Amino acid sequence: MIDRIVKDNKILGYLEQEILESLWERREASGKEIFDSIRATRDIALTTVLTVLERLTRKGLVRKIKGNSVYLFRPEYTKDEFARKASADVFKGIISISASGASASFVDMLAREHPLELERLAALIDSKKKELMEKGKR
Amino acid sequence: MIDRIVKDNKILGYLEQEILESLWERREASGKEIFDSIRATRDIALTTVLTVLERLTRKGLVRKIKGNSVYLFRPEYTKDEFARKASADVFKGIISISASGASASFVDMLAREHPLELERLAALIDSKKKELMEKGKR
DNA sequence: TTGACATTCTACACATTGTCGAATATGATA
DNA sequence: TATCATATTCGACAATGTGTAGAATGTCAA
Repeated sequence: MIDRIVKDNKILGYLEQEILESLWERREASGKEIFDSIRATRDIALTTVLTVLERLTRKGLVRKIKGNSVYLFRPEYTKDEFARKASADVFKGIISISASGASASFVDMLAREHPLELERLAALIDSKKKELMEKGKR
Repeated sequence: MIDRIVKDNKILGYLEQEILESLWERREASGKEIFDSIRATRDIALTTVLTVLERLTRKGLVRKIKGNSVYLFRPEYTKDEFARKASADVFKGIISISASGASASFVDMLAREHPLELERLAALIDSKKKELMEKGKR
Protein backbone atom coordinates (compact mmCIF):
# COMPACT_ATOMS: atom_id res chain seq x y z
CA MET A 1 0.00 0.00 0.00
CA ILE A 2 2.14 2.76 1.32
CA ASP A 3 4.98 1.49 -0.76
CA ARG A 4 3.43 2.81 -3.88
CA ILE A 5 3.50 6.34 -2.71
CA VAL A 6 7.15 6.60 -3.12
CA LYS A 7 7.01 5.80 -6.76
CA ASP A 8 8.80 2.50 -6.57
CA ASN A 9 11.22 3.63 -3.90
CA LYS A 10 13.28 5.52 -6.40
CA ILE A 11 14.32 9.06 -6.72
CA LEU A 12 15.03 8.33 -10.32
CA GLY A 13 13.53 5.80 -12.65
CA TYR A 14 15.02 2.33 -12.63
CA LEU A 15 16.84 2.67 -15.87
CA GLU A 16 18.03 6.12 -15.06
CA GLN A 17 19.56 4.98 -11.83
CA GLU A 18 21.01 1.92 -13.46
CA ILE A 19 22.75 4.08 -15.98
CA LEU A 20 23.97 6.54 -13.42
CA GLU A 21 25.38 3.73 -11.30
CA SER A 22 27.16 2.37 -14.30
CA LEU A 23 28.62 5.77 -14.94
CA TRP A 24 29.76 6.17 -11.38
CA GLU A 25 31.61 2.93 -11.68
CA ARG A 26 33.35 3.96 -14.85
CA ARG A 27 33.85 7.63 -14.12
CA GLU A 28 33.38 8.18 -17.83
CA ALA A 29 32.07 6.10 -20.67
CA SER A 30 30.61 6.14 -24.12
CA GLY A 31 26.98 5.42 -24.68
CA LYS A 32 27.91 2.11 -26.18
CA GLU A 33 29.88 1.09 -23.13
CA ILE A 34 26.97 1.83 -20.87
CA PHE A 35 24.74 0.02 -23.27
CA ASP A 36 26.99 -3.02 -23.10
CA SER A 37 27.10 -2.96 -19.35
CA ILE A 38 23.34 -2.98 -19.14
CA ARG A 39 22.80 -5.41 -21.93
CA ALA A 40 24.89 -7.83 -19.95
CA THR A 41 21.92 -8.13 -17.64
CA ARG A 42 18.92 -7.69 -19.82
CA ASP A 43 17.75 -7.04 -23.29
CA ILE A 44 17.73 -3.43 -24.27
CA ALA A 45 18.29 -1.30 -27.33
CA LEU A 46 21.22 1.02 -27.75
CA THR A 47 18.94 3.91 -28.52
CA THR A 48 17.09 3.39 -25.29
CA VAL A 49 20.28 3.89 -23.38
CA LEU A 50 21.23 6.87 -25.48
CA THR A 51 17.87 8.45 -24.93
CA VAL A 52 18.07 8.12 -21.20
CA LEU A 53 21.63 9.36 -21.19
CA GLU A 54 20.38 12.35 -23.09
CA ARG A 55 17.63 12.93 -20.57
CA LEU A 56 20.05 12.66 -17.69
CA THR A 57 22.18 15.23 -19.45
CA ARG A 58 19.24 17.56 -19.80
CA LYS A 59 18.51 17.12 -16.12
CA GLY A 60 22.02 18.21 -15.36
CA LEU A 61 23.06 14.92 -13.86
CA VAL A 62 25.40 13.87 -16.60
CA ARG A 63 27.84 15.76 -18.74
CA LYS A 64 28.25 14.97 -22.40
CA ILE A 65 31.74 15.42 -23.72
CA LYS A 66 32.94 15.27 -27.29
CA GLY A 67 35.56 12.55 -27.41
CA ASN A 68 37.62 11.51 -30.41
CA SER A 69 35.10 9.54 -32.32
CA VAL A 70 32.25 9.32 -29.86
CA TYR A 71 30.62 11.31 -27.18
CA LEU A 72 31.57 10.46 -23.65
CA PHE A 73 29.40 10.81 -20.62
CA ARG A 74 30.37 11.39 -17.07
CA PRO A 75 28.38 11.97 -13.96
CA GLU A 76 28.08 15.58 -13.02
CA TYR A 77 28.14 14.68 -9.34
CA THR A 78 29.71 11.99 -7.26
CA LYS A 79 27.38 9.52 -5.67
CA ASP A 80 27.78 11.34 -2.41
CA GLU A 81 27.03 14.72 -3.83
CA PHE A 82 24.11 13.33 -5.67
CA ALA A 83 22.67 11.61 -2.64
CA ARG A 84 23.07 14.82 -0.74
CA LYS A 85 21.44 17.04 -3.24
CA ALA A 86 18.74 14.72 -4.33
CA SER A 87 17.77 13.83 -0.82
CA ALA A 88 17.70 17.37 0.45
CA ASP A 89 14.33 18.06 -1.03
CA VAL A 90 12.87 14.75 -0.07
CA PHE A 91 14.08 15.18 3.46
CA LYS A 92 12.71 18.63 3.61
CA GLY A 93 9.33 17.42 2.51
CA ILE A 94 9.26 14.58 4.96
CA ILE A 95 10.60 16.61 7.84
CA SER A 96 7.92 19.16 7.17
CA ILE A 97 5.34 16.44 7.62
CA SER A 98 6.85 15.10 10.78
CA ALA A 99 10.35 15.72 12.00
CA SER A 100 10.19 13.08 14.67
CA GLY A 101 8.76 10.46 12.37
CA ALA A 102 11.40 11.22 9.82
CA SER A 103 14.20 10.94 12.35
CA ALA A 104 12.98 7.67 13.67
CA SER A 105 12.65 6.26 10.22
CA PHE A 106 16.01 7.48 9.14
CA VAL A 107 17.82 5.99 12.08
CA ASP A 108 16.03 2.69 11.64
CA MET A 109 16.91 2.50 8.03
CA LEU A 110 20.48 3.56 8.53
CA ALA A 111 20.92 1.00 11.28
CA ARG A 112 19.58 -1.68 9.05
CA GLU A 113 21.40 -0.76 5.88
CA HIS A 114 24.61 0.79 7.14
CA PRO A 115 25.02 0.34 10.88
CA LEU A 116 28.53 1.67 10.86
CA GLU A 117 27.32 4.96 9.59
CA LEU A 118 25.46 5.48 12.87
CA GLU A 119 28.70 6.49 14.45
CA ARG A 120 29.41 9.09 11.86
CA LEU A 121 25.88 10.36 12.04
CA ALA A 122 26.27 10.89 15.77
CA ALA A 123 29.44 12.83 15.14
CA LEU A 124 27.72 14.89 12.50
CA ILE A 125 25.04 15.83 14.94
CA ASP A 126 27.56 16.85 17.52
CA SER A 127 29.37 19.15 15.23
CA LYS A 128 26.14 20.51 13.90
CA LYS A 129 25.00 21.29 17.42
CA LYS A 130 28.23 23.08 18.15
CA GLU A 131 27.90 24.99 14.96
CA LEU A 132 24.44 26.11 15.93
CA MET A 133 25.61 27.16 19.35
CA GLU A 134 28.33 29.27 17.78
CA LYS A 135 25.76 30.94 15.66
CA GLY A 136 23.64 31.48 18.70
CA LYS A 137 26.41 33.37 20.45
CA ARG A 138 27.00 35.77 17.62
CA MET B 1 18.17 21.10 -12.12
CA ILE B 2 18.47 18.48 -9.49
CA ASP B 3 15.33 19.74 -7.93
CA ARG B 4 13.25 18.20 -10.61
CA ILE B 5 14.38 14.72 -9.85
CA VAL B 6 12.45 14.59 -6.73
CA LYS B 7 9.21 15.16 -8.50
CA ASP B 8 8.53 18.53 -7.00
CA ASN B 9 9.90 17.64 -3.61
CA LYS B 10 6.83 15.72 -2.73
CA ILE B 11 6.14 12.20 -1.75
CA LEU B 12 2.58 12.80 -2.74
CA GLY B 13 1.13 15.19 -5.25
CA TYR B 14 0.40 18.70 -4.06
CA LEU B 15 -3.30 18.29 -3.85
CA GLU B 16 -3.01 14.90 -2.26
CA GLN B 17 -0.85 16.24 0.49
CA GLU B 18 -3.02 19.30 0.90
CA ILE B 19 -5.99 17.08 1.46
CA LEU B 20 -4.18 14.79 3.81
CA GLU B 21 -2.98 17.73 5.85
CA SER B 22 -6.49 19.03 6.06
CA LEU B 23 -7.63 15.64 7.26
CA TRP B 24 -4.92 15.45 9.86
CA GLU B 25 -6.10 18.76 11.22
CA ARG B 26 -9.70 17.66 11.42
CA ARG B 27 -9.20 14.05 12.41
CA GLU B 28 -12.29 13.30 10.37
CA ALA B 29 -14.28 15.19 7.81
CA SER B 30 -16.72 14.93 4.98
CA GLY B 31 -15.62 15.50 1.43
CA LYS B 32 -17.45 18.75 1.43
CA GLU B 33 -15.64 20.00 4.49
CA ILE B 34 -12.30 19.25 2.94
CA PHE B 35 -13.49 20.85 -0.22
CA ASP B 36 -14.43 23.99 1.70
CA SER B 37 -11.11 24.11 3.48
CA ILE B 38 -9.27 24.01 0.21
CA ARG B 39 -11.56 26.28 -1.66
CA ALA B 40 -10.80 28.87 0.97
CA THR B 41 -7.43 29.16 -0.68
CA ARG B 42 -8.02 28.54 -4.30
CA ASP B 43 -10.57 27.66 -6.88
CA ILE B 44 -11.36 24.01 -7.13
CA ALA B 45 -14.30 21.76 -7.88
CA LEU B 46 -15.92 19.53 -5.33
CA THR B 47 -15.51 16.52 -7.53
CA THR B 48 -11.81 17.13 -7.79
CA VAL B 49 -11.51 16.84 -4.06
CA LEU B 50 -13.75 13.80 -3.98
CA THR B 51 -11.71 12.09 -6.64
CA VAL B 52 -8.47 12.63 -4.83
CA LEU B 53 -10.03 11.53 -1.58
CA GLU B 54 -11.09 8.40 -3.37
CA ARG B 55 -7.58 7.83 -4.67
CA LEU B 56 -6.10 8.33 -1.26
CA THR B 57 -8.54 5.76 0.00
CA ARG B 58 -7.49 3.31 -2.66
CA LYS B 59 -3.89 3.91 -1.71
CA GLY B 60 -4.75 2.96 1.83
CA LEU B 61 -3.95 6.37 3.24
CA VAL B 62 -7.47 7.36 4.08
CA ARG B 63 -10.44 5.48 5.40
CA LYS B 64 -13.90 6.13 4.11
CA ILE B 65 -16.65 5.75 6.65
CA LYS B 66 -20.37 5.78 6.12
CA GLY B 67 -21.73 8.58 8.26
CA ASN B 68 -25.36 9.58 8.71
CA SER B 69 -26.00 11.35 5.50
CA VAL B 70 -22.51 11.58 4.06
CA TYR B 71 -19.33 9.64 3.90
CA LEU B 72 -16.63 10.69 6.27
CA PHE B 73 -12.94 10.39 5.70
CA ARG B 74 -10.18 10.01 8.17
CA PRO B 75 -6.48 9.51 7.81
CA GLU B 76 -5.41 5.95 8.16
CA TYR B 77 -2.14 7.02 9.79
CA THR B 78 -1.05 9.85 11.98
CA LYS B 79 1.34 12.31 10.45
CA ASP B 80 4.12 10.66 12.33
CA GLU B 81 3.28 7.21 11.21
CA PHE B 82 2.89 8.40 7.72
CA ALA B 83 6.19 10.21 7.67
CA ARG B 84 7.81 7.12 9.04
CA LYS B 85 6.36 4.72 6.61
CA ALA B 86 6.49 6.88 3.56
CA SER B 87 10.03 7.92 4.17
CA ALA B 88 11.34 4.46 4.85
CA ASP B 89 11.56 3.56 1.20
CA VAL B 90 12.95 6.87 0.14
CA PHE B 91 15.58 6.68 2.81
CA LYS B 92 16.44 3.20 1.84
CA GLY B 93 16.91 4.26 -1.74
CA ILE B 94 19.04 7.22 -0.88
CA ILE B 95 21.10 5.38 1.69
CA SER B 96 21.77 2.73 -0.87
CA ILE B 97 23.21 5.37 -3.13
CA SER B 98 25.34 6.93 -0.45
CA ALA B 99 24.92 6.48 3.26
CA SER B 100 27.30 9.25 4.14
CA GLY B 101 25.80 11.68 1.71
CA ALA B 102 22.37 10.89 3.01
CA SER B 103 23.39 11.37 6.62
CA ALA B 104 25.01 14.67 5.93
CA SER B 105 22.03 15.90 4.05
CA PHE B 106 19.62 14.71 6.67
CA VAL B 107 21.41 16.43 9.49
CA ASP B 108 21.69 19.63 7.52
CA MET B 109 18.07 19.65 6.70
CA LEU B 110 16.97 18.75 10.18
CA ALA B 111 19.17 21.45 11.66
CA ARG B 112 17.67 23.96 9.35
CA GLU B 113 14.06 22.94 9.62
CA HIS B 114 13.82 21.57 13.13
CA PRO B 115 16.96 22.21 15.11
CA LEU B 116 15.43 21.01 18.33
CA GLU B 117 14.96 17.61 16.85
CA LEU B 118 18.72 17.20 16.65
CA GLU B 119 18.73 16.37 20.31
CA ARG B 120 16.18 13.67 19.92
CA LEU B 121 17.96 12.31 16.90
CA ALA B 122 21.13 11.97 18.92
CA ALA B 123 19.21 10.10 21.59
CA LEU B 124 17.69 7.86 18.98
CA ILE B 125 21.08 6.96 17.70
CA ASP B 126 22.31 6.15 21.16
CA SER B 127 19.52 3.80 21.88
CA LYS B 128 19.80 2.27 18.47
CA LYS B 129 23.47 1.62 19.03
CA LYS B 130 22.74 -0.02 22.32
CA GLU B 131 20.07 -2.10 20.72
CA LEU B 132 22.51 -3.27 18.10
CA MET B 133 25.07 -4.15 20.73
CA GLU B 134 22.52 -6.22 22.55
CA LYS B 135 21.80 -8.11 19.42
CA GLY B 136 25.49 -8.54 18.89
CA LYS B 137 25.89 -10.27 22.22
CA ARG B 138 23.18 -12.79 21.61
C1' DT C 1 31.04 7.74 -53.11
C1' DT C 2 29.93 4.41 -50.17
C1' DG C 3 29.64 2.04 -45.94
C1' DA C 4 29.82 1.55 -41.18
C1' DC C 5 29.09 3.47 -37.16
C1' DA C 6 27.38 7.46 -34.12
C1' DT C 7 23.82 10.53 -32.93
C1' DT C 8 19.41 12.66 -33.02
C1' DC C 9 14.40 12.64 -33.82
C1' DT C 10 10.12 11.17 -33.31
C1' DA C 11 6.86 8.34 -31.31
C1' DC C 12 4.35 5.05 -28.60
C1' DA C 13 2.74 3.06 -24.25
C1' DC C 14 1.80 3.32 -19.58
C1' DA C 15 1.35 5.36 -14.90
C1' DT C 16 0.42 9.42 -11.95
C1' DT C 17 -1.73 13.48 -10.84
C1' DG C 18 -4.82 17.41 -11.22
C1' DT C 19 -8.90 18.56 -13.11
C1' DC C 20 -14.07 18.15 -13.85
C1' DG C 21 -18.64 17.41 -16.08
C1' DA C 22 -22.14 14.04 -16.59
C1' DA C 23 -24.60 10.44 -14.83
C1' DT C 24 -26.53 8.23 -11.12
C1' DA C 25 -28.09 7.29 -6.45
C1' DT C 26 -30.42 8.59 -2.25
C1' DG C 27 -33.31 10.62 0.98
C1' DA C 28 -36.67 14.17 2.27
C1' DT C 29 -40.71 16.40 0.90
C1' DA C 30 -44.54 18.36 -1.60
C1' DT D 1 -45.47 8.78 -5.33
C1' DA D 2 -43.02 12.20 -8.19
C1' DT D 3 -39.70 15.63 -7.61
C1' DC D 4 -35.96 18.18 -5.92
C1' DA D 5 -31.64 18.76 -3.61
C1' DT D 6 -27.76 16.82 -2.39
C1' DA D 7 -24.21 13.11 -2.34
C1' DT D 8 -21.48 9.94 -4.83
C1' DT D 9 -19.54 7.62 -8.66
C1' DC D 10 -17.87 7.32 -13.47
C1' DG D 11 -15.52 8.39 -17.20
C1' DA D 12 -12.45 11.59 -19.40
C1' DC D 13 -8.85 14.76 -20.64
C1' DA D 14 -4.40 17.05 -20.22
C1' DA D 15 0.21 17.22 -18.63
C1' DT D 16 4.25 14.99 -17.12
C1' DG D 17 7.72 11.40 -16.46
C1' DT D 18 9.73 7.18 -17.78
C1' DG D 19 10.91 3.08 -20.59
C1' DT D 20 11.11 1.74 -25.00
C1' DA D 21 12.99 1.73 -29.73
C1' DG D 22 12.78 2.38 -35.00
C1' DA D 23 13.71 5.83 -38.57
C1' DA D 24 16.31 9.45 -40.10
C1' DT D 25 20.38 11.82 -40.33
C1' DG D 26 25.24 12.90 -39.66
C1' DT D 27 30.23 11.83 -40.06
C1' DC D 28 34.46 10.03 -41.32
C1' DA D 29 37.67 6.87 -43.45
C1' DA D 30 38.68 3.87 -47.34
